[in-house]
Amino acid sequence: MKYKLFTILYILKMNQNTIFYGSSESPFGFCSIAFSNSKVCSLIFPENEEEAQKDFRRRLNTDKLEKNEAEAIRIITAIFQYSYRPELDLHGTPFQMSIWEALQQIPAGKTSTYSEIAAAIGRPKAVRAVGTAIGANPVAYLIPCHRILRSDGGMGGYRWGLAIKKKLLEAEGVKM
DNA sequence: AGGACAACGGTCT
DNA sequence: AGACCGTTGTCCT
Repeated sequence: MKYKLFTILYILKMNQNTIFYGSSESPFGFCSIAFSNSKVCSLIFPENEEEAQKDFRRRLNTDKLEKNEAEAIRIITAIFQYSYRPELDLHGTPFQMSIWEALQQIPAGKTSTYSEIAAAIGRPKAVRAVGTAIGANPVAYLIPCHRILRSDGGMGGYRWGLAIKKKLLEAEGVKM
């Protein structure tokens, strides 16, 4: 009986594996990532580490968050210097998942629009909601939400500031 | 070209 | 139920 209880607690603890995080400079500014079992849960461009921690805690809905700066720097460097594509660990509503999926189909250097994405997932009228779902993209850069522009040619928004969006697009040779 | 505005749909509180 | 939004098409000046 006692044994059973401990097994269950152990399994629960293992099931909620801890998420590690850390930050480093990147070609596009200060960058933080959260990862678990070598899968990347989130990549963001916050102001500082404190904002990163808050964002991760809320977004990933966990209190098991531990700093691992060395590994974070290693992953960030690999991503930006050697275009390493880590596996992603994504969680979202079906609507969000389908949109994040669609975003990943857009090759570097190409752009799309909020309404095109809406059409692509079969909800042509959900344009506004597509905007918010794109804004909720947990993995910036790797899931290229920066490649989405307004249909009138405008920049649209960017969760981490338009300056970074612009930088990302310029680096891909997109002209605006 | 650019501003105001209503309609839209998913998500959060 | 209501408010919030990384939008868009339309109707103006």
